[in-house]
Amino acid sequence: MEHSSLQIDKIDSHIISCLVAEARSSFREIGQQVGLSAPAVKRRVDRLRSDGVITGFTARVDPAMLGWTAQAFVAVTYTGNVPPGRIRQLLSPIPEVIAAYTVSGDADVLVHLRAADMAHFEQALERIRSAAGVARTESTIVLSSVLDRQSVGLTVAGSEPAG
Amino acid sequence: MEHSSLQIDKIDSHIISCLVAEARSSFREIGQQVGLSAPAVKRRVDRLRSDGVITGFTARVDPAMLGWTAQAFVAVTYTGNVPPGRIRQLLSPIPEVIAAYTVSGDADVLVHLRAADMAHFEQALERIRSAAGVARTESTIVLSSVLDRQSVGLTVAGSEPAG
DNA sequence: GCTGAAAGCGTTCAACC
DNA sequence: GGTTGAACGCTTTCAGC
Repeated sequence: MEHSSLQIDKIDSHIISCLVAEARSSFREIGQQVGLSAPAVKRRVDRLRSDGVITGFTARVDPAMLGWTAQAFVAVTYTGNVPPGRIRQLLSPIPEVIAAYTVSGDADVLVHLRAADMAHFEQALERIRSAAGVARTESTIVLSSVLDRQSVGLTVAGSEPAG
Repeated sequence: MEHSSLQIDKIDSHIISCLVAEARSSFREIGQQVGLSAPAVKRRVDRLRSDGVITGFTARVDPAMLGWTAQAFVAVTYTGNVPPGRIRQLLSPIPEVIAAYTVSGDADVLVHLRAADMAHFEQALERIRSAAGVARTESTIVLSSVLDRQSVGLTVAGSEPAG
């Protein structure tokens, strides 16, 4: 895991902020904000993409607007050792799984689920529980989302985040 | 919470998928995929934005590449009743807080944190704990991210998600 | 609500500093 | 690394259906 050995300067960081805030901005528009010409911005963005710093551009969608009103975190405990690759294989086909993390503590994996409603959630939970090797699950139902900025706010560590 | 009383047809859904997958696509390009002209796509995207279905466009960034290698979920329990608005007020100024949810169960709030390293995480945790009314916190350290597709995969509930 | 055309921009690349 | 300039394609608006 030897990441971040790349050199990302202040201008790169500023460009990333612009794109995180508004991914469809033109290069010219970003250039005006960071003090560069459009081709210079494009060249930097191309480099940031090929280096894997920027992994893509996506539309933010309100899940509730699409009918996905339920949300939960499920701590899954497996019997014996289950490698991360196997966990991905088990959870990846389940569309209700938004994210999953291996974690410290009693459980092995923390799964972030989204569903249309509680009935749909129960169905997705059963699908997780039915996999071979699942010892137990503990669900924490989300009542409301208080804050959600995902990667927004991240800058190059050491420059500002400690604020 | 009376959402989703809007009419989102199959073409809207397809356009959303296109934009979630690749937010910088041209309207013309999307039009080719969904069988519409560029102006028709633009009109639909404008409508989806003003209806709040699409909340924005953002760049996906690899936090590890920016030096943010640590990640944790912190369950916070408050003494007495703390309304969601107050929780937002307390957590919003902390840049390490990626997301926060009010939850069922023992704790009141589940906080998703990102930090450069463990020392930085400890510092952010202390900032959360130092707020008035915090009775206790329980941290679950993320060892690795097994899956992360955020909103990717969401469609209109009832059409495909149960798959 | 869609299409088609036209004017104005944005993107992209080569050439150069 | 950066800029400029030109070709090409995209965006956006509006008339027409």
